[in-house]
Amino acid sequence: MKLNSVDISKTASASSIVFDALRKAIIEGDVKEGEPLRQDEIARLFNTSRIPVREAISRLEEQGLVKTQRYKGAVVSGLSQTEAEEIFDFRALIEPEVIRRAVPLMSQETLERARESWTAFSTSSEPMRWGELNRDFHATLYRASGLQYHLDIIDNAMDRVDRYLRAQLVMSNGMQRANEEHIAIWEACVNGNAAQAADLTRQHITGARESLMQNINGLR
Amino acid sequence: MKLNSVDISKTASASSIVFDALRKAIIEGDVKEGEPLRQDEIARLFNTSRIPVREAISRLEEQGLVKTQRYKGAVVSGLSQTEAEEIFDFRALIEPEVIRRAVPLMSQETLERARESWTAFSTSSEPMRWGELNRDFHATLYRASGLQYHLDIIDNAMDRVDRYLRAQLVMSNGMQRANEEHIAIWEACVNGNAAQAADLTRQHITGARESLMQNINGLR
DNA sequence: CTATTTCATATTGGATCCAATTTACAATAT
DNA sequence: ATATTGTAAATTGGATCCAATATGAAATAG
Repeated sequence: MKLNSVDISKTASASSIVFDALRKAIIEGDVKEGEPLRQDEIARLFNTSRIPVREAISRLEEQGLVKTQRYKGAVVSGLSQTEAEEIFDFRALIEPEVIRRAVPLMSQETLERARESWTAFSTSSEPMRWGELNRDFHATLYRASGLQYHLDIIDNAMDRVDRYLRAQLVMSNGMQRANEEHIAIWEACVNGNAAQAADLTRQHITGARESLMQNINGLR
Repeated sequence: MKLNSVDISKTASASSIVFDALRKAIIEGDVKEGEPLRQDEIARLFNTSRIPVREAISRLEEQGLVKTQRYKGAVVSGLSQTEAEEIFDFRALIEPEVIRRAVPLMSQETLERARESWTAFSTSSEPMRWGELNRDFHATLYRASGLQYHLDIIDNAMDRVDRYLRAQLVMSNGMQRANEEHIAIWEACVNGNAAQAADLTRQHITGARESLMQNINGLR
């Protein structure tokens, strides 16, 4: 039998919709650290009962994005300076290795998409989108490695520091500097120079770390 | 006012009890990969409703220990050989760095506890406990680093490969070899030789990886 | 007899209800 | 006025119920 099949994309579960929305709101800083997540309020916002909301909160807690106390509910977790530094250390350890392994596997299409990402990043005038475009650029290159577990872990690390990173991008010349570094990383990838791409990525991350640590007091 | 206060340790929530129990059962291999987790059955086992069970399953999924399909429920996730290799690669990258930073911070008490761990490991005749004692040993040393985020990530990586690692320990001379390597790592720590401890840890992990890859077909 | 369809059963997703606990605030005593 | 106590409201944790979907077996057509 031949038939134009339509992807009857099963609507996502309420729980996953709420999870995605809350995660996005947290990493973008729309709900501030320390702010409580009221189950009833969220349930009303999404026209659901509290059950899917609680499942979403359980998942957020497992991701470290919220902390819950019994009978007191969940609050958005923040990072101490020490904790933020630790996550940057972690990223500086793992991301260079991932891009090093990704470079020999990058297709023309990957490089083209990455170029579009840094172009969009460098020309965007909406600070609200910088964080997203920045992540797109790196994720596109990393994805070529095929290392799904590493990619997931990097996503989690990014989720936790994203708020602070975004604040960093709009301050001083963070945006311009990030842009120049993106181009350098991209060129190393185009040239197939894995070691250099790894080294530039490491510098990109430790540089962000240093500049964040200098300004962190002003951010909180 | 003086009074002998008793810590009225609030009993943990049903959801967290179920989560801990399921996690333990999965990493110890008591529920095999591919096996479905029936909400009703689990709820009966713990004398609760399905609500806490579902929250526990949500968290397990976020940890990557189960996979769920809508209206079909959750099954214990397994690892392909490629995925297992990737996780060992990850561990070989991060654990040496953690122990390297931990060595200068190790107290006498830490070293003593680690010695007790490898002693217990080497003298235990219960294969069912080897996996636990092995983790104890490494966790004790890593914990001295104070790098909580790294420790959490390592725990997750261990959770995913624990089943296969345990199977590995009982095969061939995996147990004896692990034991010798533990002693060597421990001695490097006692001597304050961070670089050597890191290098031995890396070899310990890549060695386990190699031997697991040779036997993986027999394990599945 | 085999393949397809129908329909009852099992299972999960979500809503509503009740219990346990915390929180906010008024009432009271010092 | 301040601190303490008592109480009602708010909030979360959990149980029960209903809806949506999947599964498997019986019925039926070829």
